[in-house]
Amino acid sequence: MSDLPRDATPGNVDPEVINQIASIPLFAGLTKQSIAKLLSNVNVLTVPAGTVLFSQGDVADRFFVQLDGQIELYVKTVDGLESVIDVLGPGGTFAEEAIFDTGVFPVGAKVVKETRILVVEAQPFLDQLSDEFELVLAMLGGMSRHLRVLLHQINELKLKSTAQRLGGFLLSLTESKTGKIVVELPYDKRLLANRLGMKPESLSRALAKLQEIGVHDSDGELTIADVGSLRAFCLDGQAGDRK
Amino acid sequence: MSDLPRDATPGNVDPEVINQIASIPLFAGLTKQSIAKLLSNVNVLTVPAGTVLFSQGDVADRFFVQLDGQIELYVKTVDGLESVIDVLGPGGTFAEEAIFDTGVFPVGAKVVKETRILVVEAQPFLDQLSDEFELVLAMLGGMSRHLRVLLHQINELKLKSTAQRLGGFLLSLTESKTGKIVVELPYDKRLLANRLGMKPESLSRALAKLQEIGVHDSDGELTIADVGSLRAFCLDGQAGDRK
DNA sequence: AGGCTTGCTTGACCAAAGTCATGCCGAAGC
DNA sequence: GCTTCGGCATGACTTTGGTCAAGCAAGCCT
Repeated sequence: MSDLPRDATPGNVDPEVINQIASIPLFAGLTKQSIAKLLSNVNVLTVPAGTVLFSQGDVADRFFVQLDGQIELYVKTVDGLESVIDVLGPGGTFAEEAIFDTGVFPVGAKVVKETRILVVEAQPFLDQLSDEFELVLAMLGGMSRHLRVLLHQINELKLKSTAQRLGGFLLSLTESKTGKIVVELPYDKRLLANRLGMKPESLSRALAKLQEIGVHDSDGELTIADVGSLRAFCLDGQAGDRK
Repeated sequence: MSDLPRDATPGNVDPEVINQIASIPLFAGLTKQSIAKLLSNVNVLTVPAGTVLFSQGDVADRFFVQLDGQIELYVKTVDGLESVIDVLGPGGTFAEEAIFDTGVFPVGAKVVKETRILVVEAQPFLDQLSDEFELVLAMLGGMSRHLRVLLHQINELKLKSTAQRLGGFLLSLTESKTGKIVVELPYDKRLLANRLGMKPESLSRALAKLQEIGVHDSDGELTIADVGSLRAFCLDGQAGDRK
């Protein structure tokens, strides 16, 4: 785990990266000095697709901030299956909560597309935390947001059909509340299916079902004829033959 | 929501209650002074079964610490169905994260059995937070634990059968890793079914299926012949006729 | 006591999603 | 060029769990 290559020595970070960091929610409220101080405990790494950053159960003596690329969070079952909890994009953090609790990562993380990450060592970070109340609030806020996301996922799983879950996911890709839009699937369908708690075959069929409500797929480019009616379909208590 | 009856005036709390508070994880690391200071912003209420403490979407300008009784956290769907996220016992907190993020409760809370609760006003609490680093860490730890619980729930829903989810729940009621035990269902079966993401009928059938592995029910008192084999059944990738 | 309601179980049936097998298409390799 | 392989779709079939309806025992209210 610690044998990852190193791009930069601590405290000597590309100024472009500093700007990027300042725009990440977790560090948004901090002064330039605080960020600079933080960065003295930080490495920037570039990690190729396929790398396992950490596995479920590893000791969590650090956490990660994602600068670009794509990272998959998953849980392994006894018989080797993976359940994808989330797929992260730039600005994401996840395993940060482990350092406050068990000290063990509750999920694994694997790089899907090549990614640059910030590695933050837990101990110096915690030491600094007491001086930076803004940072504390940001962390609490971030975890709070994570909680809401998981809550949402539980509900989707408990009371929506495959097609509705897929629809909900598509809606999460756009700001528009109405009208016709085109969205692009951010990752491949097998990964998406797992993230949504279904088999790839079921994803295919869910997609087919959504065609009736005006969702058309051409190779990962989805055209949604009317966001409003997709929204209605997804909120509907049941799947949608009658109503 | 604010028309709940009041048991005690702020800053004038039963010493027995103070002891109870000190033993709650959230406040575990604090000095007596800190707790005393905290309590000046706090009310103790006794709330009868059926009361809705707050609803999904209410403004979160306070949070709650549960002293005894039983509280149900749920999400309402558009068509009025409730999905039970969790059922809390003494020492529980939940909605506390809302005050760090959206300022809006992400779930509703309803009293199942009469309950005494501590009502903590958000603003004074936040003001005090910056002085109490221990308290901050406790909150971060608590949220971290919540995250793990939800994570676990997502996985159960995604990859386990009804019988396995029920089995997992039973196992969570005991410390024993092996041998024969008796556990009591902490709440009624309808609520439990919802909490586990299934219908009451399915819970009945799941229970029937568990009989084959030595789980016997007499009116909420469950006898588990061998914890080990139940554990094995629940971890098994699939439900359990073969393999 | 009689007649409710409430909580739970059971059975028959049905719909949703998983499983298994097949086939297609486009990209990569020789 | 042909071949292979990975990603995806489709079809036939099975399994799981939801739906609907009935029934039962326990507790309640007059």
